[in-house]
Amino acid sequence: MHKYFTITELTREFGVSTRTLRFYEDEGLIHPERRGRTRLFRSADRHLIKEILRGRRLGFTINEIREIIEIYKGPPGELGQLQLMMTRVAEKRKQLNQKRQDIEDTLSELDHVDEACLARLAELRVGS
Amino acid sequence: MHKYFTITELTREFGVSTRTLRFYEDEGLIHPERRGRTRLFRSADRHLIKEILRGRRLGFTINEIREIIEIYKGPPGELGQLQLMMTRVAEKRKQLNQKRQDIEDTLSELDHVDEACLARLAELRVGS
DNA sequence: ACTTTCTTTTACGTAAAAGTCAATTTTTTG
DNA sequence: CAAAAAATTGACTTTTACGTAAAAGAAAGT
Repeated sequence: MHKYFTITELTREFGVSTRTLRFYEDEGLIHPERRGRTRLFRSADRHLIKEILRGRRLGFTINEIREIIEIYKGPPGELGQLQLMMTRVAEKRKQLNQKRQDIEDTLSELDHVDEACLARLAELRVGS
Repeated sequence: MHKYFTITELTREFGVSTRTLRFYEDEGLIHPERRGRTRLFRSADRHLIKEILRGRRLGFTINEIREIIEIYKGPPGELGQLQLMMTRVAEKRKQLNQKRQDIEDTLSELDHVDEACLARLAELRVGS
């Protein structure tokens, strides 16, 4: 079960360029193996890419995405580190809740716009 | 009720710089009045700024924000324009729903991390 | 073996979204 | 009304997140 992905497979799957994936590697977000000079991506990398792109869609910067990814790497052993991590999780949660609220607000304004459009359409049909 | 806001009042309220607000004006997103050269913001501008920042938090580009703002400007009269607008609303809604899904996914991963942290904490308390 | 197609590295380029600085107004306040 | 504080404009700089091009090594089909 050691399926490898080539870089172009992944670029096609996710609709990003090779440059982008290499950039993420330079940034230390993913760590594909090498056979000679060629990169070999495993499903762990593939999953990381998914998470990176998710963060990107949400408007997180690379550094913020890095933070989130590091959080995912699982809880550390030491107490202080654990507490620090839980603080960070709380912070991210707060940001995400803010974004969620922003989305709800925007969606509800779009609803109003939609209603106004429908009303105007109805007017047009009756014939103004 | 013609309350005007000065630029610094607004920068303080929203935590942005004057440069930022001028930038938004240059981009045609807001249109403060002028008394001489000084900008006078009305509550309509203030509200627009809120929406701009909301879009910014969601990772929309200035152009995307501009699109959203233009949508808010109310339905046009002509049929073709109306249909175009409703298409655009549908697109934005789709983007927002994607973002919402991304948020849910991320939040639930953070939940797992949190649980793992708590579990580890419990272990530590028992004494490993 | 040859051509085509991938891939890599290196390096420079760029667009978006402001930040920063400097030189003037303009406004406010003592 | 003079001095200080705030605002404006314009130019230049910065950061982020890649794009693009060149040159060359590797793989794979014919």
